[in-house]
Amino acid sequence: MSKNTISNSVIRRLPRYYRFLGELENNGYVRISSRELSEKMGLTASQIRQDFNCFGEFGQQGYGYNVSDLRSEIGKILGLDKKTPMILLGVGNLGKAIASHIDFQSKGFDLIGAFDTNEEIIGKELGNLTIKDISELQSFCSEHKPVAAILCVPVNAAASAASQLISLGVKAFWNFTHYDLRMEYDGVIVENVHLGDSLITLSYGLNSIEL
Amino acid sequence: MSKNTISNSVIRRLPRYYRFLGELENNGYVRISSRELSEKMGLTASQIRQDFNCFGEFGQQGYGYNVSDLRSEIGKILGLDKKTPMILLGVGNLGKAIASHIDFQSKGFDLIGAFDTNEEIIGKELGNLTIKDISELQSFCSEHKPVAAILCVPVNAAASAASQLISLGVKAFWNFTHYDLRMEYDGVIVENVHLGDSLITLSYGLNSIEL
DNA sequence: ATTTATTTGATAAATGCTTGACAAACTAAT
DNA sequence: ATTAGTTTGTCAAGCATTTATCAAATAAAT
Repeated sequence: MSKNTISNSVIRRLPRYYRFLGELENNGYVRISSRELSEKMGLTASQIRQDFNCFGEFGQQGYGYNVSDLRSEIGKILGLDKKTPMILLGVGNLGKAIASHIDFQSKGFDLIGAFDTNEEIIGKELGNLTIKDISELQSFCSEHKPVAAILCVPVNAAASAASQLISLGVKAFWNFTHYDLRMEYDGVIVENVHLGDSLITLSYGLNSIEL
Repeated sequence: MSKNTISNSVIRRLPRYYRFLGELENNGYVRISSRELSEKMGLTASQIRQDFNCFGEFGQQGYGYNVSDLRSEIGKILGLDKKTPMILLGVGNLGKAIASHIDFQSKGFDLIGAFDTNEEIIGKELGNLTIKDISELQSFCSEHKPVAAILCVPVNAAASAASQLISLGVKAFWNFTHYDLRMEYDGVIVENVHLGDSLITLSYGLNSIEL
């Protein structure tokens, strides 16, 4: 870690800043002030300045921020200049959709393998990959050393898949199962997606505007 | 709204409580203390008691909480006893995967329609639904009155799709496009999923354990 | 029935996050 | 060069959330 730790709330906002700055850049913006950005994003200018200051002084008084510099700086902080090798476990409906829908390259990853247990799909193509049998996982990992994994397996297979992958050197999980993968292992990080919880939150929202 | 408003942080934790209580119930638990639940979930017991108290007094001193009662109470708060009619816009890879992967009934919704512009898939089956042409949207809505919509359309179609749906009476959006749908209309609620942002957060995490 | 061990709900303390305010630094115009 | 207008970075105040503490209530055991 470079500076004194950055709070989680800030980190969760960074990808959104990165997205907005990208759009601004595409629309020909060269500079932007915290006030103008705050209006576009629906935040306070103060929060934006506070956030950007966690990483150093990117702005200039009386001028604002250079859009392109700021964006690439945030990109570096987020590790988007890397291409971390990643594999997919579970090529069902959801796994397939994730693999083809996400632009991994622009998010700091490189999808290098896909595994399943279902004989009917093993050997088939998925983008530029061939779906492999899970029995090949171990040898694949020792050869290609994936550091991250997408978990799209059934919920009862999640825990054992995760611990196997950890033993094979995987350090980061993007977890789509509704099993609550905990970061109880040291040096392993987890991003739980939990689509079901997200939909339930929407249900709550509907309930509270109707009452 | 029933009591004094419940904070957003609490609401985000409710679906997870609901999930854990469901598992406990399946495993035969009849009662549970805040301390035991805190150990299972990785929270503090204090937070759990504080959270549950937002809705009234469900626990009993010296005993704890009745698992089944507490779960169904949380379910009611989340609106899971309702079956809000919902439609899907955009039946690409992701839309298809969401529609077949999510158990809508147990999350307070009922998926009653799916629409796309792609002639090649219009008329095909999706679960127990037939994919319809987007031109049928208006008449479908006046007949079936969907209240919620899943947005899985391309990013440039998101804004106009949303405003059309609002004019047709849709009140809640589950947004998978990486367009930032804002709740700028009164009485309309949005749950943004932003898978890309989620993956980027994982990239940040990897970066910060390695440095 | 009494005692001991649990456990909640409530209150207060501690921590974390967001917003407001302003001096200092810069830009741009005259 | 001077002046007027902008805008940052910082510090402090204001909120919000989380955690610690403890009296009161109950359960279970003797």
